[in-house]
Amino acid sequence: MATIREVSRHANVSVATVSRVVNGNKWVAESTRQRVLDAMAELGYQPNSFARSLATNKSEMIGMVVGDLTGPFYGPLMQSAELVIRQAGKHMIVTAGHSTLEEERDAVDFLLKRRCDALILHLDRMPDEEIIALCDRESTPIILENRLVPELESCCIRIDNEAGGYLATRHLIDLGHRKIAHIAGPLYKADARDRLAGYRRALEEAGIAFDERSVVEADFLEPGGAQALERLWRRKVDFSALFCANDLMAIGAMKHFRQKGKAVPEHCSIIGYDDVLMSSYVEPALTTVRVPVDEFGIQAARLALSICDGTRQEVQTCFSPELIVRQSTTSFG
Amino acid sequence: MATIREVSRHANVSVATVSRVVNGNKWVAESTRQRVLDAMAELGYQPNSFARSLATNKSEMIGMVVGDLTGPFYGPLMQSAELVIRQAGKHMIVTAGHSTLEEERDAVDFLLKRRCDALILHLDRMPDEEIIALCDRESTPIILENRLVPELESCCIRIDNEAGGYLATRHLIDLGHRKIAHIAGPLYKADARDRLAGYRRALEEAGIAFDERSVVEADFLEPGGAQALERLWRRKVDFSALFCANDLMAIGAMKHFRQKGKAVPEHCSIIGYDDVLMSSYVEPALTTVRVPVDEFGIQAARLALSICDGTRQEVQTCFSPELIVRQSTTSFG
DNA sequence: TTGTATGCGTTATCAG
DNA sequence: CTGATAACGCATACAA
Repeated sequence: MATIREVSRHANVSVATVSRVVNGNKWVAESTRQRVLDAMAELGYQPNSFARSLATNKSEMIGMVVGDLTGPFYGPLMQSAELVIRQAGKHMIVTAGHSTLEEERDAVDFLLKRRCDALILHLDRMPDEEIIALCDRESTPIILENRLVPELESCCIRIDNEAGGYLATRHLIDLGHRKIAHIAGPLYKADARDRLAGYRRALEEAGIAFDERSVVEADFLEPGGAQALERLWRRKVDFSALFCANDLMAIGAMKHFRQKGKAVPEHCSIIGYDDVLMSSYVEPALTTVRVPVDEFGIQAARLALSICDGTRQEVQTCFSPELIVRQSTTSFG
Repeated sequence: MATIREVSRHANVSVATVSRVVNGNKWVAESTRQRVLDAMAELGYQPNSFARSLATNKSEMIGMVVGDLTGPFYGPLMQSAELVIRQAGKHMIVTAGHSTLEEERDAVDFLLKRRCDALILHLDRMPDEEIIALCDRESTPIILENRLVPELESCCIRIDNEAGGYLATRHLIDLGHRKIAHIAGPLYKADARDRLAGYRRALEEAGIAFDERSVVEADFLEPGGAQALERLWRRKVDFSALFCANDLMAIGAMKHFRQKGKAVPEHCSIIGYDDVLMSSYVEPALTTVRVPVDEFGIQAARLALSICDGTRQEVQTCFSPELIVRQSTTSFG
């Protein structure tokens, strides 16, 4: 692989000049520039990004950690973020935290060591204090995705999950339901806690007593939804509507209902959360709360980019969820 | 950010010694090692990966280009590949080609410039010759994912799509169907061509004449499936079974059938390809051909890794598809 | 077992 | 406009 020095010899100029044409510096005569360009082409010269980054202390890449490299949430998130990063002439480098503290640390470490110009982090397990310490310690700009750390509010791109939980529950209440159960996500995740809080607020506001027994914690996965439903039944709680903290669990619960010969929504209304692709395919199509995932990725990337180049332009940092009414919910009675 | 020199001063040793303990070289006294470790901890030392890579000419990372950062195929592919790469102590860096020649080139370029130790490429648009030239030109080991370039066979991890097309069509024939239409994928993709070839072979083998009019090319997307079906109808081709080159189009076609008041599989049997997650959720659940995506990612990563460290261990390079029979196909008549 | 010196490929700062 | 040359942070051959 040709180096800048070989090019310089080939073109009969100094390395400095070659560097100038590579970087589009205007202080170089057109004739020399052409000569250098030719030499570069002839030798198939590719600048070494390590050397460049070592010298400039910039990597031209934005790091991103997501929970998983797959799935209906993270996929579109990465996709949309990459689009705007690429448009800015930079590149994105993703790594997965797998909802494990250790892996999350490892992922962040990797990106930091790689000297990314900025980091977009979707962290499930890392506690607030650790994140704050991280931001204090490192000079790399950090964006927090889908999470609110009060001390770092201006770096947080998130959705109002409490409002989403409220919206979902309120929809059921508006349909006349009074006995509403909730399958929560894993409560170590802020999303899950916030949605639960929204559920409680809606109930209280409607003068319905909150009952601990009507809430069961599950894992955001489909089989978990069915199991959770089973637990509700075993507890003998009586409910005509069910708010699931995400679509996967809602689908799991719905399937379980039908397996037991009970119709949805006739026997029980079900509402999910996320509006993943599948939700419009299942039968009955799932009523749910839509999260603007694409916008999420776009804004996070914009924010990161703008911090990098100094122009800390304003971006929307808190998104509102939206109710998507389909066939899995119906009025009570 | 502390450098190796600061650490060396802090620990009263030379930079060489610090380098040794960082890299786990055994030729260093336990007491010195401890002193260095302490100094590192105290200064929060993080080796600069650029400098390291510049010196070693290795990046400890494997590059991967996929079509998209999202979706039921690429998601699991990235996921499984990352797992084994990470287990090997390296890291994966992904970039998307978006089925565009320009972006594919750009993606490969980026990874090459980043001096990845090896590349795993899923290229839709780049022609064989260009790939061959690439492999000749670059010294970086390259693995071709989901594609067979005859000249580079030993670097290709792929599935036998021809066999898959045959399997699907054969299933319909075994059910008694004789009039079988096919919605193909975009024929610039080898997958699509191979599946079509399998379809033809199955027909021929069963003594059924191949009819051009029964085949329509579409785009591997859901609306495309419906449109393609519409075209078949307009052509007035008569068929009792339909083989779609992927699940998305099959689902689109199925929905369209039902919209027009025709039942699946009673009126027409439909079989897809890929076995994406959604296929088991739609109604009727889709009969399809499963591609072992996870294995795909795993083996590609293994192959890449083994080439990097010289031990070019044997890995499975050609996978066989598997028929998954569900409710969307039934016997003729 | 430890230290010295050099090279890795660029960028950037000065002089010319 | 162009050329020397000193960083950049680390690995490594060679000395000690």
